[in-house]
Amino acid sequence: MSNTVRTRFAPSPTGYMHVGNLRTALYAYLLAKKNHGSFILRIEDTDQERYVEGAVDIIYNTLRQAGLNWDEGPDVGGPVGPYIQSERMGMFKKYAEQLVESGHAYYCFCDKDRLTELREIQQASGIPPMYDGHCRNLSKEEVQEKLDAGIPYVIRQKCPREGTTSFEDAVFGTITVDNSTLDDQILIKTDGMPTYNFANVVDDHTMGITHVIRGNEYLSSTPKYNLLYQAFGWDIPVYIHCPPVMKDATHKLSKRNGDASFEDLIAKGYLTEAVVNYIALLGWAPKGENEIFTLEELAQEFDVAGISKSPAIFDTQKLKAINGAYIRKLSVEEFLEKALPYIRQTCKREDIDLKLLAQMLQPRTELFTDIPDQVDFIDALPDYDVEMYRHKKMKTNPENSLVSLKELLPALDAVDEGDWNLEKIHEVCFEVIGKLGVKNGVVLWPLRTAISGKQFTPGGGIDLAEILGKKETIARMKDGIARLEAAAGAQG
RNA sequence: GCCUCGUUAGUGAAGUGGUUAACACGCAAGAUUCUCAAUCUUGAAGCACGGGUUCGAACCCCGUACGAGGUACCA
Repeated sequence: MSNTVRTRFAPSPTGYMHVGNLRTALYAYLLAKKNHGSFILRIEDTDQERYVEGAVDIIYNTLRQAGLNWDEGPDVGGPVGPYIQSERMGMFKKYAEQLVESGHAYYCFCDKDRLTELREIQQASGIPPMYDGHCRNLSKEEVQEKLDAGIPYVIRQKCPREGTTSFEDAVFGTITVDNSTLDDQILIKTDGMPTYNFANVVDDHTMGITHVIRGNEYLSSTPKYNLLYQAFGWDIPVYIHCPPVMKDATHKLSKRNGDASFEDLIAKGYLTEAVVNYIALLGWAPKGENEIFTLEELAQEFDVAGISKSPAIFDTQKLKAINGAYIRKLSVEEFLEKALPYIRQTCKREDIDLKLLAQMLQPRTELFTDIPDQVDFIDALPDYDVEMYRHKKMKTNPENSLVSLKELLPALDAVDEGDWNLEKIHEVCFEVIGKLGVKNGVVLWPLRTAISGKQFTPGGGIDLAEILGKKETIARMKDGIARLEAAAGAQG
């Protein structure tokens, strides 16, 4: 008996991991790490009908990618294995029979038809539907008789009928229920397999789990869990029930009709660190005012006292903002490495200064998937309207833009191909600005417009000219002049 | 229906009987800049409702409304 904290994440392999699941795993991981304890992964696959091929790998991959490495689990082993519930099947029935012996459980031979009928009658008369205890007090002889006759049976928990049961939850406080509302739930199914609820209790105990972190959909069955722990004489773990993560005010997040799975978010251009950071904040608040944390920092900061009682709505805007913050923290090299595939989606040109491009892109990127649209003008000048030259704040219009471009063109054309760099272009542009005696924007806005053909660009005219190179810059300026002249001709 | 839980700005939230009710995202305005971003400054916006208890309530109690979860031989 050690006092080390042991937490577990116990998913069912029934599909993808959505962020709500991942958050539960994250909290379990953080709590263990904060206390220098162990984080255990257990696969709960007692329901063969819902088993989805490949789901276990998704669980492994997601947790690993998020950095939630488990200390014990199916693949890494550990002292209290096996860590796959279906491989532990032998033990559960024994425990259930032990409960029958001690009077905390009983054999039930009711078939499904009777139970369905019972439920219908109860519902029709407005009584809460629950098992009526038909087999609750069968004598030993009666039970043996039916057993010998080979009648299928289940084992049910015998809950007290009177009094109340209370338990403590670290998030929700003390919760008390009337025992009369507790159903005699099934522990062992007809097929001899344990139900989730029973397997969970036995597994958590035999694996030495000290803190049970799970969604609050289990809040109302917790009293029955505790009755089980008490019947066995086992220590009750600390319960930490987490509120759900919502898609909107009334709907839980679900990957069915959305995109809430971790892998989708990564595919959409989010950084894993940002996603992990964000979901930590969904339903939990750190003590101080900072909210950007690495996984290690989270493990330090984490405190169950900060877990909220009410559901949290998944907010893509905030996730994006956090993602942007993480992107800005990257070095230019790291940023470029991650951004390059996205740049290459629309910008195939090989002869550009990628580092310079990365520098311009980095503060303007919240999501990597924003990038292709931002750099698509590099390969080919988009078609655009001359009205784009009109900008109130820049004090430009098609007319004075034409003047500026005509003045700038020969000046830039005179620059040696080998001298084509930021400093030089800057120098030439400002000479022209000085010569014309106009505001900077009057020359630079037309330049930017002519060579990008876009309303918004990641960088100003000088930056873009450098990126594009002399040849392309000159060609696009000529194109711009032609467009402006054509428009002027058409008008006058 | 019954049981349990929840409700602080649009969103995430701090707050545990006396505060100008933090902070972050978003929004608006301004500064800055050759656009857009980034950055900095400022602003608008909130205790679900009704009763108590108290000198005093976002905080305690009761009720109402709304919402969620549970009520399976699913997990």
